[in-house]
Amino acid sequence: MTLDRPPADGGLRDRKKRRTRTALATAALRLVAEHGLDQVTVEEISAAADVSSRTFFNYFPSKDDALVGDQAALNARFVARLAEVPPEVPALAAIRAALGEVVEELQEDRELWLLRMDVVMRNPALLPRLVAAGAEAERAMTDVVAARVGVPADHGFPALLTTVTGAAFRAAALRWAATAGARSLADLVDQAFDTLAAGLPDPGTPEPHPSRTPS
Amino acid sequence: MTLDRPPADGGLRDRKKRRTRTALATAALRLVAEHGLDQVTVEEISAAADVSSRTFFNYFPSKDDALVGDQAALNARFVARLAEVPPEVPALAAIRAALGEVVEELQEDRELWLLRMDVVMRNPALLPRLVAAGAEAERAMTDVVAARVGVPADHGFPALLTTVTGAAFRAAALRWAATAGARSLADLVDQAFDTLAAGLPDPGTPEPHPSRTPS
DNA sequence: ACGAAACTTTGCACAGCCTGCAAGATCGCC
DNA sequence: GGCGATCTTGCAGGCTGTGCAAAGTTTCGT
Repeated sequence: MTLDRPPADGGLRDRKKRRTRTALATAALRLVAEHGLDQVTVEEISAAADVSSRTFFNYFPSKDDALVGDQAALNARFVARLAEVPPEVPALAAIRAALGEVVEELQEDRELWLLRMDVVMRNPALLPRLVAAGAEAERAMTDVVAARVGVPADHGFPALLTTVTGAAFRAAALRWAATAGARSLADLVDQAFDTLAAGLPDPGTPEPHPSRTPS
Repeated sequence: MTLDRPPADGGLRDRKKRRTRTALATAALRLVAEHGLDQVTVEEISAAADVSSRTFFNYFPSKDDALVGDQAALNARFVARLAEVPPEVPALAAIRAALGEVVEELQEDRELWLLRMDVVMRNPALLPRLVAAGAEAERAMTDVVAARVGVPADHGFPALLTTVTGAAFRAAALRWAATAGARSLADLVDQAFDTLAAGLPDPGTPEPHPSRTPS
């Protein structure tokens, strides 16, 4: 048994795989953006990427997965970042901080993610997939939060916090796409988390104790 | 043209339909609870309900829909309740109040919904479906909230509030099922909304201004 | 009670998604 | 060049979901 570790990046084989994967993903996004989710078959996507439809399923377990992207990897990195935030930081702020780094990654592939969010928005059947992709990672995240705040397992806070912040983040991302990236994703996420931290007050009702003028 | 309005409830035909629908739904839940989502086919569910598999699709557009129930109807009633809450009530409290009435409905079919939530929890692929079922109603809800708080369409608050409260409610419902209904759903929802209104502080950190000794 | 009209169930054909499996092509390394 | 590992592809097949038309059932008027 040779047990050679194949070069993870430099090899020709690896480059080909990477190219095929992005070709499939971008072809899927482009076609679905133009014709709609139901009007595009896996066969058409595969043809656009010059591979067989069987190969498509070697790269993505389902048609939807090619569209929503590798959420699992994003989530894993997010959880890793979250674990690095000092434990004194309250959980909500910690999540916000860890999310900031994820946001930067999305900004790097700005066009891709804008298109992706646009496609998700126009094909609501995909929105659930965004949740599903994060479902497993959400459990991991719940564990991290539970350990951080030190509550018993039957306490609902960790699960509530993770699912609510996840929803807030998705809302910000969709809004980002809705405005075609006019405002930065970081801004929108910040604003959403500010609202969350303030207890979701009606806008225009800044303070429950209006003794000071809001900033 | 006859234009007769068929009796919406009393007729034999209607009773049969109702029976078939619940037979399919309960058979689906029972079988999936026992064997898992992927191990149960539509044909098996239909056989258990003594109809053809083609008839199954006359009642439910997909296998999943038979399991998650008629979320759309629930949501519609919720939106109607929401519209009845006086406009002075802040949006978060208004949602909470409207949700209270929905919770009562779920309590009436307690066993059914506990089983349903249990199945969803054990088959995470269904969790997204809960969101999807509410997706359209969530837009309607967003509109109601926007009108209530009177913000421009490009403001993110209504969408944020609806998706976040939806997530909080689902979290409470799942927790309800996780504890087999030991605590009432109304209690769990109340607690989740209290936490939301408080800005999701860490438990054990009751006050943001620790000038007093924490309990 | 009879029959027409409306509705429901069912079988059939079919498209699309997705999964094993095995054969063939390609790449990495000696 | 040649061997082993990996990737691609075709094929067979099961399951989901839809359209269509035939057959069965309920409703309603006469």
